[in-house]
Amino acid sequence: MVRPREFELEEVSEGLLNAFWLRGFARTSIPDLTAATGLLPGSLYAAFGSKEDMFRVAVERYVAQLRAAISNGVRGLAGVQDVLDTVVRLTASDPERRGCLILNTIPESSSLSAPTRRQLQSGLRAMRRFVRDRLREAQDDVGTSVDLDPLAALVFAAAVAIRVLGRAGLDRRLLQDIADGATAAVRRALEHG
Amino acid sequence: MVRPREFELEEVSEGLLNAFWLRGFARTSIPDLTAATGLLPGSLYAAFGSKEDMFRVAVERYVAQLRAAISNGVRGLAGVQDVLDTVVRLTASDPERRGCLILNTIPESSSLSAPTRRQLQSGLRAMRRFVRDRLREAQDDVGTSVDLDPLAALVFAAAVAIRVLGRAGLDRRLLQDIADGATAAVRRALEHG
DNA sequence: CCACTTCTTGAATGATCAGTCAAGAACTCC
DNA sequence: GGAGTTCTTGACTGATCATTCAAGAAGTGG
Repeated sequence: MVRPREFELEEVSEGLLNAFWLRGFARTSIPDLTAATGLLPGSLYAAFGSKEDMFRVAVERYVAQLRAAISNGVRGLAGVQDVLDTVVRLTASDPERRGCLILNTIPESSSLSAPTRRQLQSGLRAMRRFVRDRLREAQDDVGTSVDLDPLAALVFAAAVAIRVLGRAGLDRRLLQDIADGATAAVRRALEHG
Repeated sequence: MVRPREFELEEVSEGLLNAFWLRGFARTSIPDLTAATGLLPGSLYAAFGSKEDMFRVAVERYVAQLRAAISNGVRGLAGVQDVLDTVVRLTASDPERRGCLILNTIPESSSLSAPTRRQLQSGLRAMRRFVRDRLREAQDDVGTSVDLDPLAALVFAAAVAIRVLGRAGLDRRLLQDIADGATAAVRRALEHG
């Protein structure tokens, strides 16, 4: 190598994430990305290839950050409650109410390439798996045996709705009601078979 | 009036709805709208004013159609179940998986005008009110007294998630699990105080 | 300090966008 | 059937888009 890059990939990725998270894929222009990263178009394309490649870098970073934010090791029913409370806190404390990058992208995913769509699906699956793991632990703790599918689906749905309605700007109170309602539903289902 | 319009407003509105529902506001171009309505740009602008005005016409039509589809007069807990089952059916039976026009628009609503955003918020409120009314009836039927806020929030969240995840292309099985989980949660909450 | 490779620069390109408008067509009223 | 008004037509405008690329800048190895 003869001339090193003048930028840090971490910082540039963070800039890409911030830009795409705020405006979505299509409405984020290359000038937006140059402003967010400090790089000019030529450098961006040399480093990443295409706008969609830049978007995938942002999604990868988003997923890693989200995973870190909700993985705090709390098990079982308390883990379910903690995940939903964390989602509420993350969603409502964002002054720009950006919601979830993955869920925000779903409506425009039909114009994205297959690899990008797969990446988004993969992110959704990871979130589902995470919820299901906490629920399985909760069931093991209690010892009862109920069909976990509707419960896992319900908790996952609560997390999705909190993110989507948070982006819509609805009151934190409603978001917390969703989390509380789902937590109480899980508790009752596990207690009363 | 000296020369009547050559088109039916109903048909044109339906065309606008189909186009915007499929691609969203920003990604639907005027050529898309001319193809969907059979009108040329000049006629569209003469009739509606701007692209965003055309979008509001589509949203108005969407809300009216959705209201008609879920308002079948079933009361109480059975009404809750019926609403969610209907949402699952509407979502999963659409071969193009267009989801909900209002929810799809939330991520790009920051680039829309205040009247359009108000219209979207109004649509969300109407859906919440509908769910809450069914729940209040269910509570009256059973006679128990629990805090309805978390329950109403949970059912609303289920409907939202079914629509969003349906657009994401997830299996009908998961969507039905969400509906079943929410219905069972309401039943248990009303039965076991 | 020179040769060489890579990175950065930013203007240029071709496509597409929302929206406009002048001209012609069509209908009603007199 | 003629006058007058409204509707339709589709090319046009200016802006913006993602992407490219030739030229210059910067660092490394000898």
